Amino acid sequence: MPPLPKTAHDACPGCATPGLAFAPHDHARCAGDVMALAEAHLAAGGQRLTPVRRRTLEILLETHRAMGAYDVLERLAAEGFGRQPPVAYRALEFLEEHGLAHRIRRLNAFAACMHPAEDHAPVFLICRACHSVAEAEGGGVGAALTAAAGGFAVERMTVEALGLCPACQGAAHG
Amino acid sequence: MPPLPKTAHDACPGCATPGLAFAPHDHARCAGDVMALAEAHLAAGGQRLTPVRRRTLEILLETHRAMGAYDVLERLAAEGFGRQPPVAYRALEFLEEHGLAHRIRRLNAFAACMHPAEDHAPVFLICRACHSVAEAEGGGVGAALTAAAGGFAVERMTVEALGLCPACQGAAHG
DNA sequence: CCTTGACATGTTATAGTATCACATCTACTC
DNA sequence: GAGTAGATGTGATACTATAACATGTCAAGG
Repeated sequence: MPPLPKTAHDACPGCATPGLAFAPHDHARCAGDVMALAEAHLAAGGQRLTPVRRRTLEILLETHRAMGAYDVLERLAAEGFGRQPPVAYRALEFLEEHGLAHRIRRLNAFAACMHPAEDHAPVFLICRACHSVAEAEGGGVGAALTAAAGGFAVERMTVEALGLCPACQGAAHG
Repeated sequence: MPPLPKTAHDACPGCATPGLAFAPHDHARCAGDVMALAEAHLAAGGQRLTPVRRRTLEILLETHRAMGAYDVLERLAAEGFGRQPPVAYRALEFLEEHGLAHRIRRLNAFAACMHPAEDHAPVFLICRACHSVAEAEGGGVGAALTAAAGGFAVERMTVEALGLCPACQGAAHG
């Protein structure tokens, strides 16, 4: 795994929409926006963004890499929350159920949702070089999948692509 | 998990192509066909279908459910092969590398490939009721994914749908 | 023949991921 | 203030996967 980028800005190639994915931008701002959306979304549904849950989401939002549950747990424990696996798994599961985080199955890891409350069908783009994970809109993919499925009734889909993000394609040239 | 179907025929709703997926058919025959294809494919590539590998593929072919590595291992061990995890993982990895099996990430499990040697982009349809896993052609899905990915260079894709197969949709009515 | 090297198989040990079962706490309701 | 639902915490354990190394097999080249 390559060394972590030194600034939040460098660490954040993919907050934006598919077309703008991986473009540099102000990550603190994009994370803040997501937190605000998340809060509003939960309040509207009568759900509670408790301290562990909030902190878990904040931790996920710090990077565009996916984090393992145990990495999250380590952070939570260091900040005075419980230090047993269910603490992290429950928070992550809650966030996922409410569309605030996604599970990246290929990595056995979790990433914050960059478009909370949008009821989307996300696809994930995992860069095998810098390990960042971007979220793209998967409406078209979902349609193609439904078509390919024939009589099978699709309820949920997992779509993950492994490859190279634009920045790392460039780096590979040199 | 529902009880296992009583016959190979019942256990095999999805050997065929997407349109015919989940249609009843002679499973022993379809499994035999796949074995023959697999053997030819490996021979052509100068690879060896050793006893463990062959037996592993046969075990996967017995059912259209995905099997965990440890389930496979248990079977192998009972038949005189090694009883340590790497035995199963190595055979499964070999089969996957050569397109004879697929890893179903949502289930942390493996399924035999029903179209070996075809160089396809499969998508998987996982029935949440009967737990059978069918393989559909994902060419259209791949195209949609590439389009959604923008400048990201897709090298491999994982596409898995969770839902209800035709048979279980019918069963749910009653 | 027999050595060499590549590959396959086997082992022990351990790492990494996830859930169960149960106790406690908090906050709200009646 | 008793009852209740949900959230958090714990210890224990289950499940999934890989590392590291020893042995076995077999074909090619000397």
